Amino acid sequence: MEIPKMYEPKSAEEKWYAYWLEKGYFYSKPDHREPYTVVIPPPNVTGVLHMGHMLNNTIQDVLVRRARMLGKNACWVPGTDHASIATEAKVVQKLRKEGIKKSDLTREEFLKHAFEWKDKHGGIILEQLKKLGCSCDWSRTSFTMDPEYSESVIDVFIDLYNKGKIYRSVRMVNWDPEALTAVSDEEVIYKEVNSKLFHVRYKVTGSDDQWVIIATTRPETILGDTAICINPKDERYKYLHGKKVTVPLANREIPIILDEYVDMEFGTGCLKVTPAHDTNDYELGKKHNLETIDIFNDNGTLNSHGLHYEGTDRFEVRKAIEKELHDKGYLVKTEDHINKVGFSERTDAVIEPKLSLQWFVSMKELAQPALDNVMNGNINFHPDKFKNTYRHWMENVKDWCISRQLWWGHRIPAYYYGTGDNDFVIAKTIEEAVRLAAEKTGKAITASDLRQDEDVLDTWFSSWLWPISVFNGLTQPGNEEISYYYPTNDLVTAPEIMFFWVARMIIAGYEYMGDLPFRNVYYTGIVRDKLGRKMSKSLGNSPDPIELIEKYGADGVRVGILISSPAGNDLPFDISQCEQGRNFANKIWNAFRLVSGWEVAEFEQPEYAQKAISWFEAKFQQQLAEINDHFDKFRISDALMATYKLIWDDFCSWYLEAVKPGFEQPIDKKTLNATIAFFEELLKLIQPFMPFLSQELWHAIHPERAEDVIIASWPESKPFDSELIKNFDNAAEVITGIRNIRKQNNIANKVKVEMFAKRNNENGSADFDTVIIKLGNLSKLEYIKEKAEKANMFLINAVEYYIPFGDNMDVTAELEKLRTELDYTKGFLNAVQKKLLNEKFMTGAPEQVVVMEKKKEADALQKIQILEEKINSLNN
RNA sequence: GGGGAAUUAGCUCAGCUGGUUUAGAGCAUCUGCCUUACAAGCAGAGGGUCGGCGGUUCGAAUCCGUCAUUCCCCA
Repeated sequence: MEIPKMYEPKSAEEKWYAYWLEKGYFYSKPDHREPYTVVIPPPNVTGVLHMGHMLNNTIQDVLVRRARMLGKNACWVPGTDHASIATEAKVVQKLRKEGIKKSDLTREEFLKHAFEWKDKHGGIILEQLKKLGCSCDWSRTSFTMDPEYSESVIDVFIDLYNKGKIYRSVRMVNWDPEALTAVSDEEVIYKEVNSKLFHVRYKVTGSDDQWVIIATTRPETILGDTAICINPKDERYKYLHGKKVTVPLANREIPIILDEYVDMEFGTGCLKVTPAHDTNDYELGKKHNLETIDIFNDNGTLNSHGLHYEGTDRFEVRKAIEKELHDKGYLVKTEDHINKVGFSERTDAVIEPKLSLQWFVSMKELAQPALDNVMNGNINFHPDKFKNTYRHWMENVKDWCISRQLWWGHRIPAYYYGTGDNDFVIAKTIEEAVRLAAEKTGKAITASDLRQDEDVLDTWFSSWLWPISVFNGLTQPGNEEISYYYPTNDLVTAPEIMFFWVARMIIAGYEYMGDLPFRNVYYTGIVRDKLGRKMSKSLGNSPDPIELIEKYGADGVRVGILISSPAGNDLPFDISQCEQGRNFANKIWNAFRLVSGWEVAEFEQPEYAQKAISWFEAKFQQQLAEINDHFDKFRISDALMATYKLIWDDFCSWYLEAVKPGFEQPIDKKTLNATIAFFEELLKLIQPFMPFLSQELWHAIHPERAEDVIIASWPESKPFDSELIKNFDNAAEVITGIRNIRKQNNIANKVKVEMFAKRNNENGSADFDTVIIKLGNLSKLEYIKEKAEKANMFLINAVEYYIPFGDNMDVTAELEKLRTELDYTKGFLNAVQKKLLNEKFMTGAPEQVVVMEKKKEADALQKIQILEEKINSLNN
């Protein structure tokens, strides 16, 4: 059968993925083997695959596939999270297109729509992961709003409340006026924007014409001002101490307070204080017992405190109030100013700091074990440097606002029976709430007297339970699965969610399992484009992963994305890397074409083949040790590169060329078998990176074989002869020397040449001479005692190699080459001798180092002598 | 403003606790080859005063200081 010249990934991918599923290779259940567990960082249920997911999931698949071959019970749990804000926004948008307003729906009706949307459009991303070849156990696909998962979220809320770790409080939160919800600090993106600094004057009470000028970027908040603050050290304003001023337009009198918080350099050095609308001002307000005037409605329009601006949007008001202040003589000047403004990650609305009653988790105590166990190395971060960032955050951890003013999510199990701040009970069911409320109040209470909290929990309040709840570890404590799979092994994720998610999973792990959730956290970098910009949908600079797969094959893309992706460093992605991956796949494919085309005949194994086999055995072992070491240290791209070079350079360029029979010549059986065995071992090594190609070739080698490469045993490490490798390297240098001389003198590769060698010490090994003869295409290799005349020379490890030249040798070029080498060697000798003449070196350096330097000197001297002799002979 | 990390070939990175060469790899570049597995290939070559300056040391890409630049996190 004719094998095509190019590897065609598409058909292989469809065929083999379906085959793996059918064989149940990804399926895991607890057994006697050691478990290897990975939980996927659940992508947003609304999400589609982007380059970041590609990187992240390729790494996970590589780890999982290798673990499977190492004989572990590999379990990779896939799933999605419900992404409150993003999903609700999507559903609201979809309904709006259909002419339905959210406000016209009941909560139940809305959720029905949302679940319909989720069933129809959610989880596209999981299907896309299959195209990439991900070996997830799909029977375990989890969703953070699955019934049992949801139960565990509510249980945890109740438990933490009962432990006093959850409280309700008025706090300054990041308010998204578009989504009408609080968002977490982590969901606010600060961007630099061009704005204006407005200088506004406030009249000092009791003066005729004395004014205080403040500078603000938000003049509309003047209506909420409750103080002016100056630095007590500020000499310019000493005369204001104890005075009051009148707020323009509002005509309210407010005090001038003193606080060192004020930066004397910024603006005018006078700060207007609006405790309801600025986090820092809020703190000042608390400290100085200021009044708090909230001037905004939830949707960002002004309320009755906004006077005649009531009902107008905050940005409209900013324009209008500028004019009014100007017209009434309060606006002194405006200047251009660049400041950072927070935007909602989800809706891109400008975040409004807002005081509101929210639910919080008190973090300090919960965080302690999570901090300790990362710092002491029970949980390892790769790369290690992220421990610093982690510690900094955990030591300054703030309480976690977990309520969101949305419907899509886990509804807070708080039931209110009155209007007071404390008139509620926390219960899993309405029945229990009735009972608890009756107990608490001492009154008869029925279900209709109770009103459940309208808000849902932050999505991260469910995903922090992910490594536990995907195994129902909270609802069925101690069940077989959680006991077997937990703690999980490795988590692969992006550093940007270290606090959102990783830290909180660790907290939940210690709080609820009394143990770490995973042993290793591998942080991937950000995928960037050529210009260094983060790849994102909004910039449109990201290639479509599925198109990439179609173009280069899943294996090609996997290799392309991993080949230059060191842990924790950003990945500057370029299509050319996928090309490299595709080319690599093709290289392996063609190596197979070569081997599969060999005819076997009965004859004695040639010596060169036997030597090459013994070398490659050693080389394979040497590289296997290195590859294993890279994997153990989570240096995935190094492991790939080492595998790549082993296959391309060592196996294809050296080994196959060495054993390859002449054109249309047969091969002996021993060599063929050894070669196929090597090929299979290499397919095993590449399987985690290129699962489709390796399966295809593995199958092609032995179509009838029952065991597939995906579950084959990872190659066994054995001791190897490093002397053999050294001698081969030496032979390879000789071959390169021959090729160089051919090239310099335009001697075609197919023309046989003869070569003479003169040894000058005992170093040379003749182990691979037969390989040299074959790959150098020599008619003979003869050892001689004297220098050869009329010959090109090269020098390797003090062995002189001579290839006699015909009449047309370029003596000048040969001399040039020899002189360059001589100069280099002399320079080198000089550096070595400088050390040896340094008395302090001779006395200070360890003996081993001195011995080594002396050997370098001797070698260099000998080399110089040989080169000089040769130059002289050519000159004559 | 506070904290952290980084700076090695055109690009992306190795280089572990200072001493095997006058610093390596992949890609890219250049040269020569359609050599009978592969031009998505083969065989070669060039390219870096290891960000600057100072210090410690017999010896520094490697340790210390300082400056510069970049990035990240927090405010």
